[in-house]
Amino acid sequence: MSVHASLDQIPVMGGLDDSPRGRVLRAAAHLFRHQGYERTTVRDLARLVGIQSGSLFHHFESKEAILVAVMEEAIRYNFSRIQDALARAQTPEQRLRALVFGELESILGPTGEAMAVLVYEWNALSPSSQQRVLKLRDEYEACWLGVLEELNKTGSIAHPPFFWRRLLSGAIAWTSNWYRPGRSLTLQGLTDMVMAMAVPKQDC
Amino acid sequence: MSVHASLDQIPVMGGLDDSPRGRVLRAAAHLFRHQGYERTTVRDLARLVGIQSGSLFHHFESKEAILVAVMEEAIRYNFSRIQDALARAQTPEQRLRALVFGELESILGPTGEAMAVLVYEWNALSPSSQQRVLKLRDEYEACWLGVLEELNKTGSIAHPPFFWRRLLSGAIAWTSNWYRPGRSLTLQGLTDMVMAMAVPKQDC
Amino acid sequence: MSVHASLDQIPVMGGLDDSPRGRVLRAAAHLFRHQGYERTTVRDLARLVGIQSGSLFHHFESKEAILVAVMEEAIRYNFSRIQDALARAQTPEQRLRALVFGELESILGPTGEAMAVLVYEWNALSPSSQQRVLKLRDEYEACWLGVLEELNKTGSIAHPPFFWRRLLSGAIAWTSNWYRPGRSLTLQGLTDMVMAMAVPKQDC
Amino acid sequence: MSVHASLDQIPVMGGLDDSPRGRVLRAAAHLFRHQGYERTTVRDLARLVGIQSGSLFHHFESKEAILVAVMEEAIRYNFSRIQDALARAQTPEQRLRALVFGELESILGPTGEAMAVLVYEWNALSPSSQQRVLKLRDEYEACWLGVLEELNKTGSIAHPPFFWRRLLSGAIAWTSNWYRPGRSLTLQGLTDMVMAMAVPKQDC
DNA sequence: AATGAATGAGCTTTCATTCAT
DNA sequence: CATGAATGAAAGCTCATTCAT
Repeated sequence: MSVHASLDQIPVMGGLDDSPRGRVLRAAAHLFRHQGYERTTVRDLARLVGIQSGSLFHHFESKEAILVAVMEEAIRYNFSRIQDALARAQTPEQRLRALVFGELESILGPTGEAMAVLVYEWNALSPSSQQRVLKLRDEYEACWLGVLEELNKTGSIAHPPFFWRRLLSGAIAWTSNWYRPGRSLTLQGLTDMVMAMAVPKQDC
Repeated sequence: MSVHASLDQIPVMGGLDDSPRGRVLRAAAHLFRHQGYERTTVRDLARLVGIQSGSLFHHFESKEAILVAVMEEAIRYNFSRIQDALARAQTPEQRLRALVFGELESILGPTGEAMAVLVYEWNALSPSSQQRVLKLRDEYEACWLGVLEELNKTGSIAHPPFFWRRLLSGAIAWTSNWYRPGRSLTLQGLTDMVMAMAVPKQDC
Repeated sequence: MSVHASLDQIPVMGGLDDSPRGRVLRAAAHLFRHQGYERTTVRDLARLVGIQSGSLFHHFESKEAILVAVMEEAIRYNFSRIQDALARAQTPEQRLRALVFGELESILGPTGEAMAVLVYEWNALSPSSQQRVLKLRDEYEACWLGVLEELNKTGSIAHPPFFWRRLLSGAIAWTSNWYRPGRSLTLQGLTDMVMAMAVPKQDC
Repeated sequence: MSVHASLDQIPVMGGLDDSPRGRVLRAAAHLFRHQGYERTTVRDLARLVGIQSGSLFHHFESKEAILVAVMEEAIRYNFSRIQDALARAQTPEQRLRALVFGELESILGPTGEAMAVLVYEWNALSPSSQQRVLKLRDEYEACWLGVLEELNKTGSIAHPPFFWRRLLSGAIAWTSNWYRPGRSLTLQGLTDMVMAMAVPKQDC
């Protein structure tokens, strides 16, 4: 939760190697998450990476490009992971669980900082960058909608999938603000709770 | 969703009169919400209020003091409204509905922008300001916990109230990003949906 | 030496009554001396006087006018006191002593703060204000020169009166930075020391 | 005496090379002396140096840091020069003359502006900066006291060295306000005059 | 006379970005 | 590729002065 002084203490963000580019993105996700994008200077970022601020601009066109890359990398990496899991699931409810678990993992695991940046620094993006990122996001949301519609048809979910997804989305995203792993609640337990919200069991 | 050019187009934020102070806070809630705190300059703010930037500092000590005031005003106003509603409710479930509806109103009604600022600009606050605002928030959260514990004891809620509240909190807070009034979904309808998440009906 | 919070703790500056004007000048001498003219705001000044900052401008045209008044008042008051003492002195050496003692009094007594302001804030004055104050100063300096020339002619002073005066002037002015009354050194003792510098006794 | 428009017209301050840092300090000494510290803007300073105002902050942390550096540089440079001269002097009286001449040189020579800033802008320093500079000053004053005590013991000086030094200090410091080189009075002649004050000859 | 909100120019400082080395 | 000095626009904030009350 606190801001670290060395990159080594920051979890290796999923899918990012130790290339300069990867190191910058990891540091950026961390700082943007904990200090905010505007309050993070390129000097802060360079210091954490261990280079000079001018050198950042050999790897990225601008500070905003770094923000965009953090967001895109996070979406892409998690989307592909979740698609794999989806492919392995066999029932609609298993698919929903895969989505819930996958989204929780993306938010609470190694890509958590990047995902939080995606939420909290959304309007630091220029309109055109928002467009770019939105495209990726829409693909991903379409998955959710597909699964929820299946469940809606079978009667497991009573409410309009679009709205229901958004409520769940909020519940899941917010976990980054309170959930701490290694406590009484495991990621599986948390998934159970969210599933209990998503698909109320009417077991009589 | 877009940023307005005149204060008159901004909803009168609950509890704020037309005094200079009130006008500044309304404008600030609007701009901080849509541009972010850091990207809003005191000149932007002054322009929207219709005064000179220097004049802001007759009413507030600093830009951050404005942010704090926006947050505190919103919490205080909504908390008192919700306490009134709570007092009128008679069953635990009615009390929960009062909380859910009240929180949705605070987020989607006239204080919505201020409430979003509370969420999204939290770490623009200095540590000491966070402390101050946290105190107010804690009082409010205690209400929720009390009601959820009642429902937990009667068996209406199966999961630990503390975690359950946080999931609901996220689901509700997120509505500011997608719910638009006057569409197919009314505030009451939305409340029904959140209640369906919060207290799964096991009617068989 | 420290900056006071109430006018009552500041010595009544010679010649200034308790009129608003007098109160302002006393407060100004104090603050300008200890904080500097530029670092003293009109609000600081008003607070110490016990009025609002806008009200200062009913008594003085501008902040600089207050500075000028502090200086002029100090010169005028001390000049007339010193002229009286000069008139009572009968030998050239007595006259010199009157000048030395009078100047030390002006710097170390109730008008000390104002006199220090005269020295240290000289180039806070606009050129035209410098002219005005310089005129008063020149009259006063003419007295000194007259007396020193007398002593030069009698052989008591070997060096050119003009230069000699300037060296003495510096020695005396500087006492405001180190002399504290009520210690081992009285004002008379200090006068003796300065006289020893001014008129080296060749008693064999 | 007037404020110059180009750095080339300002005497090279002792010990300062043509590095950016040195150029800033020379310009600062000049402007702080003639306009006062508060009335000198960083833009004034940057313009005289020939850089942009933002660039100043690559070399110094703040405007005050520039003021401190001007003072420290002046003290250090002159102190070492004076210590060298002291080492070459053989009698107490020669040592005093070395001190007087050295101090006059520091005030009237290339470091004169910086030395005047040291006197006139003393309370523009924050308390902690005053502490820092005071430490250097104290070392220097200890030299003076040592020499004056020698002379006091031999009877050349009748008055307490501590007080005597302060009177001399004022007389010497003040020369910056009236002495102009190249006139009828040389620096050696001025030194003679100050020595005549400091050690009255009782030649009978 | 006194008030105190408002002004608006100007202050120091910050910072993403550039570019000669 | 990396550096780090330099840029210059823009930020938050200050403050002497004005003026309707």
